[in-house]
Amino acid sequence: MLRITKQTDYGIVLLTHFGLADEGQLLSAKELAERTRIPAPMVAKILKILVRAGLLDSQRGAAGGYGLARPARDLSLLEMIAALEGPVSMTECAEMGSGCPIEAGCRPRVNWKLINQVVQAALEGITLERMITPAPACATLDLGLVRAGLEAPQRT
Amino acid sequence: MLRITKQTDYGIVLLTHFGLADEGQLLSAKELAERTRIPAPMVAKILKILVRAGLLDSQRGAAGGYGLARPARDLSLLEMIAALEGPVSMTECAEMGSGCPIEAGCRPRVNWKLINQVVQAALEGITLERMITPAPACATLDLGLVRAGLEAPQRT
DNA sequence: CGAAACCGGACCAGAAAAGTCCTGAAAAGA
DNA sequence: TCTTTTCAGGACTTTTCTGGTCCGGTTTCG
Ligand code: SF4
Ligand code: SF4
Repeated sequence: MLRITKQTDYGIVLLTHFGLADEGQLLSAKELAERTRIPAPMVAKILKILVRAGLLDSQRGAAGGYGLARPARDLSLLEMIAALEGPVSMTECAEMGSGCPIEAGCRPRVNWKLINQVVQAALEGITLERMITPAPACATLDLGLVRAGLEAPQRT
Repeated sequence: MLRITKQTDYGIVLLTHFGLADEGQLLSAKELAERTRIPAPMVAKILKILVRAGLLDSQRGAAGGYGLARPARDLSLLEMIAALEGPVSMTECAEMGSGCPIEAGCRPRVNWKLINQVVQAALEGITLERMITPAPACATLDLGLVRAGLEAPQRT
């Protein structure tokens, strides 16, 4: 679990197709639906969300379609997810002035904020551009270093 | 979004109380419910899950209760979340032989597996023991290093 | 025995998520 | 101009999951 929604998942798949296409080329909803096999109405819905979030530009009318608002290397996974399903935060307290009924006597609360930062940093470090590459650029990402960053404070 | 469920959240809060208590001391469901202000039936439900997952031991009968099955330093956040809401995986494909209707022509698929590993590594690095400390031990965790681990492959 | 506690699972109401559909408005081209 | 394409904006339905409750049964202690 801890899943992204299907909508988000689809949205990211769609975005990769823009990254793959020639820069500036417009892709229509119908076209995307055919390529990705995602149900057409869903594609339309998601693209609209992406436009409103500012990740895509749209051009209406015949021969219209959608295109990336920014180059693929400037688009982080964190932004994509945030656009498609709201800001990333693992607990409801970490985000806003809570509303959590417990809150008092909740020890982990303070730490959740930190954990969120780690997750967000991880997602922010992945760009659409890297998402497009089959794997190697991503495959070598240094898990050891990531772990070291987490364990550092315990060492000294 | 990308939230853990409330059940998971509560479960972790409960676990912290065990970490705080004297080692070997048994806490009853009722007692926990009072301390945490979590609805009692919920507490009971969650504790049962935790026992079945092997994170807690239980002792029935009068004067019975629950206790940690392992020391707090050997219990990672990853395990807690997995126990409470299933294995951590951000996409449905990353985990098992999918069932995802798209799959073909899905570029990001291969990369999601890596991203999952990063998230898992991050969650695995946080122990219940650290979760209990008010903040400082966690507050200094090296975000810079985490980012470095992610960006490493792009540098060389 | 009887009270205290866990065990197992059924159950429900409400909230999201997934997916569909319809009416309109712009743009391009015949 | 008029038609076609394609996006914009919602409303809507269906399905699934969550949060939360409840109960009958079993173990253990006093
Ligand atoms: S205050 Fe504690 S219980 Fe409430 S949402 Fe935050 S971490 Fe969870
Ligand atoms: S195969 Fe692609 S679309 Fe399907 S779950 Fe995996 S990432 Fe998402």
